Amino acid sequence: MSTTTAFAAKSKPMQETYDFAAIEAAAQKLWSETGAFNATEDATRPKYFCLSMLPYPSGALHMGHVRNYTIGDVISRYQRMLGKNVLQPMAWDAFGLPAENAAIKNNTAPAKWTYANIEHMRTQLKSLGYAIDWSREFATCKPEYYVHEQRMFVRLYKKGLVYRKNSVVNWDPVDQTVLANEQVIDGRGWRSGAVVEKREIPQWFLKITAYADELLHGLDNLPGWPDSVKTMQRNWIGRSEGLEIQFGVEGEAEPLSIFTTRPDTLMGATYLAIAAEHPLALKVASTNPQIRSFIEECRHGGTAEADIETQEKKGVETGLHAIHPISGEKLPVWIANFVLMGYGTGAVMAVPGHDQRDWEFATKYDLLIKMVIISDAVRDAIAELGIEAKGNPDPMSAALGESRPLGVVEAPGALAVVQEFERSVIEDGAFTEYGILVNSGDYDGLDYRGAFDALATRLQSERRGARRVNYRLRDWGVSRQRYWGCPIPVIYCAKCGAVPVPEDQLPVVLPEDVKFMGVQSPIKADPTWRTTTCPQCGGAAERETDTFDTFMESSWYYARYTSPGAADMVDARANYWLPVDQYIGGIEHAILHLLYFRFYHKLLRDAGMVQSDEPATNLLCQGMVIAETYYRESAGGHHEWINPEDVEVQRDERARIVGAVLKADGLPVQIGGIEKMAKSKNNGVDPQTMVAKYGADTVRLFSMFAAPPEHSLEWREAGVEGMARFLRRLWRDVHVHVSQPDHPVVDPTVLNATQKALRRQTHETIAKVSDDFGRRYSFNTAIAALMELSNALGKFDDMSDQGRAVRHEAFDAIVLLLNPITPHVCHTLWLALGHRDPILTQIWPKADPLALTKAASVLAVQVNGKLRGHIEVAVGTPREQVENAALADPVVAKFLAGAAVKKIVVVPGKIVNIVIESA
RNA sequence: GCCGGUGUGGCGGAAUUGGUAGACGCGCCAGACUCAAAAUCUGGUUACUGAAAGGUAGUGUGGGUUCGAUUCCCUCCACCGGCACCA
Repeated sequence: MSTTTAFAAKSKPMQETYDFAAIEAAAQKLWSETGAFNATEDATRPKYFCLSMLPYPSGALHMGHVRNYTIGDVISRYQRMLGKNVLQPMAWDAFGLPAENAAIKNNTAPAKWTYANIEHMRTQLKSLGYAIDWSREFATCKPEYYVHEQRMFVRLYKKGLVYRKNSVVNWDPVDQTVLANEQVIDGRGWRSGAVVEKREIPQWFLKITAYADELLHGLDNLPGWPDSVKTMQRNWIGRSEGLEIQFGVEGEAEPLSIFTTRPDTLMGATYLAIAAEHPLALKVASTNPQIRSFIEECRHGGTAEADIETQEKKGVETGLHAIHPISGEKLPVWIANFVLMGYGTGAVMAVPGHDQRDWEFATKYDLLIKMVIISDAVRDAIAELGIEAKGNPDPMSAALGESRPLGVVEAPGALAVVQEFERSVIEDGAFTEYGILVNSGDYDGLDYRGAFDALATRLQSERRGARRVNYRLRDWGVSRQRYWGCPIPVIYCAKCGAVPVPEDQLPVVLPEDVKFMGVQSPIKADPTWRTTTCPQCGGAAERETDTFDTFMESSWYYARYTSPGAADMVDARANYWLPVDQYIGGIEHAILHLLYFRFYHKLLRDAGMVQSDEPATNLLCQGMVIAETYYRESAGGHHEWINPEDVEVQRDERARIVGAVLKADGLPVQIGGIEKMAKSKNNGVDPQTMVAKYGADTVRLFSMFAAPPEHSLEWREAGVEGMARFLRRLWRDVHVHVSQPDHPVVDPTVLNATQKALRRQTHETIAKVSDDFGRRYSFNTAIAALMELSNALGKFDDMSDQGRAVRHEAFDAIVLLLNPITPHVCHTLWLALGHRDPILTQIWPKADPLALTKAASVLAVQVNGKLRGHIEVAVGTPREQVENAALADPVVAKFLAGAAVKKIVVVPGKIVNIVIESA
């Protein structure tokens, strides 16, 4: 900051009006021609890798993109001013379904459509003036990119982290493809919205479950990630500890394995339930048509039935009986629709007394319900009955049965509590909390942990059970039956089976010049592409025609940015840039993308390509962009949505919105509420239109000002106009200032009180904005502080030499502090303020501690916590004098009249609270 | 149902470690400029009360801790997001 050099003569006179279009074009041209944002590795400087989630080239930029990339750009430019070596790259997540849909609709090849979109969107991004290193740009649909992905897949196959299995998958009948569990929302495809069906298809899987524990525990070492994302990932991984217990089955050689997290309820098991797809169920079905039809029903109903939300618990008895491993009792084995083959062992022990689901099933089919856990309150009641829970062979039957010991008579209320508890477990629903074991033989009186350990030890020694950890997380199915994706590098040979394509034959290139016939994938329809020879035996073979899930491309793109042109996925440069210092993207990726992203980084680490354990140290999830919706109801009752731009709102005297009319005809429209910008509600606002109308700086400023980054952002054009006003005013004020004669440097020793006050505010603003940018990510309050300083400047009419010097310092500060948000106008204003070097090379200003010092401060004076007045005292005034000054204040004195002062609390620099006896 | 989050003027939001609630912006009202409008500028804008000074109430609800609570604790309500037969 130039507090020490005199205001230099202007080299070029400043334009009087703020011509954003010319200013932005000139600045962007300069940055582009000088390669200002191209990053190179530099071991002497601290690096900063600022990454925003890459866009899908859908055709045009939307406001969500603008918000995301503006946040990233503000952080990047701020870090650059701190002297960091900043990398902010951009790429295109170019594979995906919409390209195929567009191809079918418009009869163009997906590649052509995609490349055209990329061209258009790149131009749009550039018009926003982002400080991006475009030299590192790439599209994920290019063989130069996906060859590495194919090579990685082959290597993982050799490592045993890839496998193929026949599995029931979610089939989207509209998009004609398999969906991951994560892509099914409420039983419907996440893109098409079609009801998902179950199908069995051979699929390739990545063993993400091998990393489940590390993915879970790694979350503990990510203090820079939001808790909400970490919680969601923890739930998704879903670790649960329990026991796997083997039950012998009468007439069967193989025991039946079940998994439970509540072994303490083992003695309350009254039946076993197995999944419809369980091998034992299939075996029984082969001789029993009734069971076969039930299994058939379960398979068919599947997700479609779940969608109807009946979800009624249904089952059928197998006729088999299992032997309880402790009591030796015979328990019936049922097939139940609520047991999932994909989790645990596909079989459960049912404890209807202490599991609500088992209880509902037992109630429906009239199965036995046993109570084996009691609450603490009931335990206390038993104690009152005079029965020791511990050591008594059967305290409950003693409590409830005929042979009551002494003491019962004295505690009839306690007996009622115990009896009521058992009744409620059987009749009202299961007691599912942890408690104390009863009716459990040797285990009576133990708590959950005690019973867990005792049973684990016993069953383990008898080889009828073992401790086991289960995860909800499933392996990642990466096969998609689509054309526009990275071909899975596998060859099927009649003799050798599935053979991965040898590395030297990669890439398996996806043909781009194709014709679409319906939804069928062109490579599936093309026998010449499919036909090849087996890399092992040289015989006739066919290629895999499935392609990868597009999450494969987005799982490692961040790493590729660090090593453009590297022969392998990445090279040594990766360890300079990684991990990412700041990742920014939508919360909708909290589970899917962000989990694969972390998983892939661990795969890269274990392949020796990177050294860190996690891909990104800090994560910021920005909120949605929302807008008001308006509609008219047409004759058929359909809603015809009207774009907010075409609507004018009407207000009453108190500025409350009372209605809205269409600008075109002046007739009323319905207000539909504020919703996420979407085509379906016609409430989207086109960023391009906004940039053309107001300029990129105004659009950027509004999107940073209207809400904190993680909140949703309501797009209102009136608000945008407010931001345009602010920039115009700033421009005008600077123009007025630089039109005045030159002035000397600020001399802090000669400033009068008003000059000192303005200078203090300048430096307070520097301190606040630095904290808001660097620590709090609170850009909206930073902008508010800059507006306050700017408003103060408008009221500061001191035309003296030192007055103009202090004003100049304030303008310098505003322009520097605003630069990360509105870089074009700041670039121009900086030069207008007489600086020779462009603002791009400037270092972030530091608050001068001397300027921040105050001679006196205003204290609020409260009486019993209520504000009654203010006093001004010199800094460092002794406490006693502050108290006296407060007591002497006339307004305060009025409230003290006649009352005795009990206590005076003094918080230096802030407040004095006089506590009096309240009447 | 479970997990997480949020609740402040007409609206978006601010109050950072328990210390002056409503910064900043929008909208609205009044005034200036103008033949007029727009733009721009100036002032006002939580509610009730009062001519004003001021007073009283007030941060979803009810309670608690404290000299002092938007902030901490408990209860309930509403909304948002995630998970949802996970044994």
